[in-house]
Amino acid sequence: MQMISPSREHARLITQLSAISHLSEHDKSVLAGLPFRIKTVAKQTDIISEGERPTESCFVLEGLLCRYKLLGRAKRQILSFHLAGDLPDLQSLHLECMDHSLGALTPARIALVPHEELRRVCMAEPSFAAVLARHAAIDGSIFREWIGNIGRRDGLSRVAHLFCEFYVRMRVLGLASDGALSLPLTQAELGDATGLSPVHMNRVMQQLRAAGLIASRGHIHTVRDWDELRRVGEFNAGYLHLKTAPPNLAL
Amino acid sequence: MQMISPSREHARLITQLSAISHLSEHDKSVLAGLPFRIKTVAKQTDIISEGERPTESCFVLEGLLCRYKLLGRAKRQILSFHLAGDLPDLQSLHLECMDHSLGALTPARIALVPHEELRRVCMAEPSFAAVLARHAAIDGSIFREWIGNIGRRDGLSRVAHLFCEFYVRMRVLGLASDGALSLPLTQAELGDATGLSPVHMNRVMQQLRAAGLIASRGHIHTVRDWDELRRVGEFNAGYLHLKTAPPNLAL
DNA sequence: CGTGTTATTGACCAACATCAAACTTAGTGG
DNA sequence: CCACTAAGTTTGATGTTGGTCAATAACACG
Repeated sequence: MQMISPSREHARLITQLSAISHLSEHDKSVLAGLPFRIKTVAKQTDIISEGERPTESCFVLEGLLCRYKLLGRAKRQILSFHLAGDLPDLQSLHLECMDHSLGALTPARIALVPHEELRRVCMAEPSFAAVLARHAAIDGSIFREWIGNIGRRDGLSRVAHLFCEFYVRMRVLGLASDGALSLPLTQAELGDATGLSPVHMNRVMQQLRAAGLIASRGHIHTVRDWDELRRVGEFNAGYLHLKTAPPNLAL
Repeated sequence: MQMISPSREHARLITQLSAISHLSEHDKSVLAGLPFRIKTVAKQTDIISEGERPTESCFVLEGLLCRYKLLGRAKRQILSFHLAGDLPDLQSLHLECMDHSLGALTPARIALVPHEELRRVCMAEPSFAAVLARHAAIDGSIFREWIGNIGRRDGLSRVAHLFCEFYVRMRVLGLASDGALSLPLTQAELGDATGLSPVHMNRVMQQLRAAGLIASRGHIHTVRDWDELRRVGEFNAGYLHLKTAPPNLAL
């Protein structure tokens, strides 16, 4: 357990939260004082599983995580993806029991902050609580967008929309230079996120490639025609509630 | 604008929040001090629309509300339903711009509380902020459940699940004596919530009736076989994070 | 008693799931 | 460096679910 030093990890947390909220100097020093422990997580393993009662929340330093639910007989639904800088289980601070699982899709490095400590700081520093509340609110907004995406769009649009979301979120993080996204996801996993079977997911990917919207080599996917991808996915980035748009990108 | 009196409306708010959080006497007196104004809303009208920047949040006193998004060419997705006692747009306290709309499906009576005031109280009373945060976290949990429901279940299960959710939530409110739910929703609206076309929604309802799970007379739907409905909808109430289960109900 | 909304039905078609097999790729150990 | 293997992708064939269109029946309301 490390203490007060404004470590590289703290700096990362501060940068990330700055992207969605205005942080005062005081807020920053509060953040810099949060204790945490670092954990590395192997690919395809759970950080927390449905039904558990975690006592820490997780901050993603590296890797790709997802939240998911297992439904009857081998059906999986991925609920969200989480990149470096995310706080994927803030809700566990307020809900005793996990209603879903959080797992690493790639090898990952995370920082774990005790709930006890977060609660103490929220009580002592209401403006810190407000920053977390805004983060949680955006989390909710993304869920709403996914409900609409899965409920009312066909496969092609759904997948286009998902790639748009990845593109914008990764650009904000500086992880999408020249439209190239490194997404170490199998097509089956992309299907679990969009509610499509692996086979159909494959066919949709082929459509996207044939239409010149996306090019894929291995797990590097390149956005070839942003405007058209956006149109097909009916994508509007408003729901991400970004404070600042990524440079050179029509949203 | 009414002031401090612990009015009937305040009492309602306190009762409702007690169902999900433990409230101290102090919390209750803080709640009782919130100013609000009452508004009646006609059937099928918006309380707030996507893109707007509300300055108040809404507490439902009477009626049935829903949050929804309009997607390209006349596609609508309902994101959540809200009964008396709900706070359906808490997120607007933290997100300037509405990413969805909030509308009344039936004539409704709501109380509007200024954001300014909520923010002031959250800053002054962190334990109040925590109660709201828990409410928002449950809101998010229900969205996650819907993503799984719409993404990975067929029509019959989806609709069964939705009725299970209504049943449990309304029972908690005492609105479901002997399994009868008053849901003044058209089948098209139920379809908008489950991602089904009106025609298919109709056929699913007929299946549910034929299987003896639900009986419908007008807008009164009666749960006829709870265990089987629950099984078909793969329903587990954990995601509602209720403090106390409704009486005589296997969840 | 008309008029508009909602529920229901049938016919037909598109989207997507499932199954099974072949093919490609990346990784592993000799 | 080359088999060998396991995982992931791709393909074809086939069946199911659910969407669309259009018409009819049942209601609700003034």
